[in-house]
Amino acid sequence: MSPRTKEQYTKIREDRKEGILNAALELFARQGVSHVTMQEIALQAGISKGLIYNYFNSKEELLNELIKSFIDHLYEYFDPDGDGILSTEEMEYFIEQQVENLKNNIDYYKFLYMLLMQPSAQEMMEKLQLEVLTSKMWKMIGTYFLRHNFTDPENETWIFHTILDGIAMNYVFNPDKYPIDKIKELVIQKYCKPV
Amino acid sequence: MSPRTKEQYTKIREDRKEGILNAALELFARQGVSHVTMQEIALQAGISKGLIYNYFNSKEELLNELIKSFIDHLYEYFDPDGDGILSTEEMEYFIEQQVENLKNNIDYYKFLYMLLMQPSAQEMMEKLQLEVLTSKMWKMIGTYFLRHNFTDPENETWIFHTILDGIAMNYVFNPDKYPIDKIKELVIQKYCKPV
Amino acid sequence: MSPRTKEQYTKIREDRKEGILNAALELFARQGVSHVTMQEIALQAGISKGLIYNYFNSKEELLNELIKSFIDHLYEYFDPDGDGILSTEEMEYFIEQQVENLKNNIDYYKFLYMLLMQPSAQEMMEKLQLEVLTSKMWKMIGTYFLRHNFTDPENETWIFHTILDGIAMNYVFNPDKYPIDKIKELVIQKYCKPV
Amino acid sequence: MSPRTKEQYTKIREDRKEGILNAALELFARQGVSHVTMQEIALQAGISKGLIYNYFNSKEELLNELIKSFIDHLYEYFDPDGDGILSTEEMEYFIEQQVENLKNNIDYYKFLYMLLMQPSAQEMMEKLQLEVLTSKMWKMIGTYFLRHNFTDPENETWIFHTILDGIAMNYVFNPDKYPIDKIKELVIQKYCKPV
DNA sequence: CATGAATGAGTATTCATTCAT
DNA sequence: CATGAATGAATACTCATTCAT
Repeated sequence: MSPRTKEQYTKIREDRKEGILNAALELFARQGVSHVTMQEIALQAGISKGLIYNYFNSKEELLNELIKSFIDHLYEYFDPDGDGILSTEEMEYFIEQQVENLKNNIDYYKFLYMLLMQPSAQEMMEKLQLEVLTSKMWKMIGTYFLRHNFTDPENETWIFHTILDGIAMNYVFNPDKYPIDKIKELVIQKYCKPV
Repeated sequence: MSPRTKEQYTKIREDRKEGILNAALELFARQGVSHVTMQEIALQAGISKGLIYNYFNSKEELLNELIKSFIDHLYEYFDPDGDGILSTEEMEYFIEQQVENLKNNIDYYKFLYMLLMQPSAQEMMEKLQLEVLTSKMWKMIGTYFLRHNFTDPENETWIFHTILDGIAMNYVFNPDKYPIDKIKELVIQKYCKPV
Repeated sequence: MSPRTKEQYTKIREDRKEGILNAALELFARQGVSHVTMQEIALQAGISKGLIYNYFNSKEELLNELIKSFIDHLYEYFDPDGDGILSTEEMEYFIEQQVENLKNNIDYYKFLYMLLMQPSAQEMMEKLQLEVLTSKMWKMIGTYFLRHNFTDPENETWIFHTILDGIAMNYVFNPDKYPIDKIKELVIQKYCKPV
Repeated sequence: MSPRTKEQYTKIREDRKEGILNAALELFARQGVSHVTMQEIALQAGISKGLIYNYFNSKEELLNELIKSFIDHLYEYFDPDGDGILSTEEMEYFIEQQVENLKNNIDYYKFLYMLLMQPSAQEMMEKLQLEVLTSKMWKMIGTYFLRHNFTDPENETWIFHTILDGIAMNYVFNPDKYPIDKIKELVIQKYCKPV
């Protein structure tokens, strides 16, 4: 009966949705959410304005799904072998990956930090259970510091976070001057090459 | 006819302007610039919509002056005696002040970080010569690290920045859980209480 | 290739059309024409949006055919033996039928009255030659009043209409409280049980 | 302080609101609510589109207030001396007024009947306490029939309503042919000139 | 014949800005 | 100097209709 199979339609829908999300992400990151029109997103995605609404009920929903998908990507950079235990090499790899990720996706990080600053977004992040990711990461890093005989592992975890966020902030705001690779080396030195 | 001197008028104008800026700052910080209407700012400031335009030519100009005034405030927390040389006590005082300032003005920092993330704002910050502040601060801190025999003073300056920004980020995003005072102690320990 | 005869195809087409009309009628009556989307009609009819356009060129044409078909139904309740002469029993039956029809199709009457109120619909009704029905009915009822010695048969016809429409209005607007059966009895008394 | 007095502003606001309501009423009645754009209403009222939103939050609110104001007008045609008792002359005057009102405001009645047919509007009418008006009217008319020795006063009240609504329906739908004045005479004869 | 993705004209609504008073 | 009514460009969103498959 159907001129296209269900699979074909599903494929089309997924591709389109992906395309719209990508277009929106790029524009949101560069211009800020409220300065981007649905028209522009459609143009960037190569479709018509109206079609966006076949996939997202509103600009807000589009934003929400975008954040959700972005967080999903974050998961990929963490806990490579899934055993919940970080080896020294994995820790080094993690730090390297964080920095690489940052360097490759500077606009996306800008976008995410922008959102994190907004009260409304904060509530949403909580709903999206960002804690699940962070708390898991938390324990693993705490365990790492414990196993490697750091004094005061809990505070060290906070410091580790502080440094990573500080790196992101500085690099995002000042990518040309900030010596990210040098700083990365120092961080790896501090946390993975104990004397 | 006029019972007021020119000075009084100037005073009134400045107070009004200050009131409008305060109103705008509070609302921008809580809701994000584009979600705040001129009407709301007028309401918050206790004046009429139209009057704002006697003091600022546009919403954008209001935003610019707000950032400018905010940066002016930042200067106050830095270099108390103006000699360009930081003593150990002044360094400790500076760190303490930074943290206090952050704790007392959490919404304002949110606002500033939000702005820093936006490309357009970045250009504007450059015009506002934020570098004047930072470069001065830069040298002083670099000198501080040099005088106190830190290895690699230049990188240490970057690390110092990284840590301060990381603290701000973490505290702004997670004020309840982040152990800001403990971290502050550790930072002071690291930079002001050399063993 | 084709296992179906032309007649079967015609039958299928008519059934589909009927289904679409029924779906549309129900939705139009409950929600008002302009609040019903083609999508909803398709859903209610259990088919796809696009298929509707194989049977009707536009929403407006669908509406027109709906009205036309609805009027056709009205004919069925009138002039059972087709001789153009109403007996007392036929008049009573007619009144009974009108009331039953109203009770069974309250939403449809709402819909029709809604349409009658709209200037555009009025023009269309004229095109649809509703007068053919009404004028025929007119004469028959006029003749009825004449043959049964009512004073001023012409005005009585208008009054008869007035009462029937008034019953419909009241019942449609207030089905729970309006004593339609009692009123019906009184009307039958007045027009079919002369003293 | 104020360049216009509070009274002046109030006056302006009331006049404008009235003007918008009038414009909307005329257009709604002629074209049906959903076929009238806010732009058209503004044009008809001689103002800009945006200004309507200084007075009404949405098209729906405009519609609600319109109905509310229309119902208020209905009150004016009823119970002239407010004693709750209808004399024969007042009953005759009431019938005359109803018919005159109908003749002078045919489009408005169309509009009101259209709305009454819509389920959503019905709920709203209930909120607007149309019953207050009708129930009061109800009792007065019931009392009238009781005092004038009509058999079965309660049913007579329903019949009276039925006839009035029937007149409105017929006249609204067929103003040129419907002999409203003759029918009016017959109604007055029936209810006010007992033999 | 049947599907639903795709289009785009049309519409309600917002809000920075102007200006008569 | 101060007010808030007024404007209109900008924008999110809807939905009848088309059409490739």
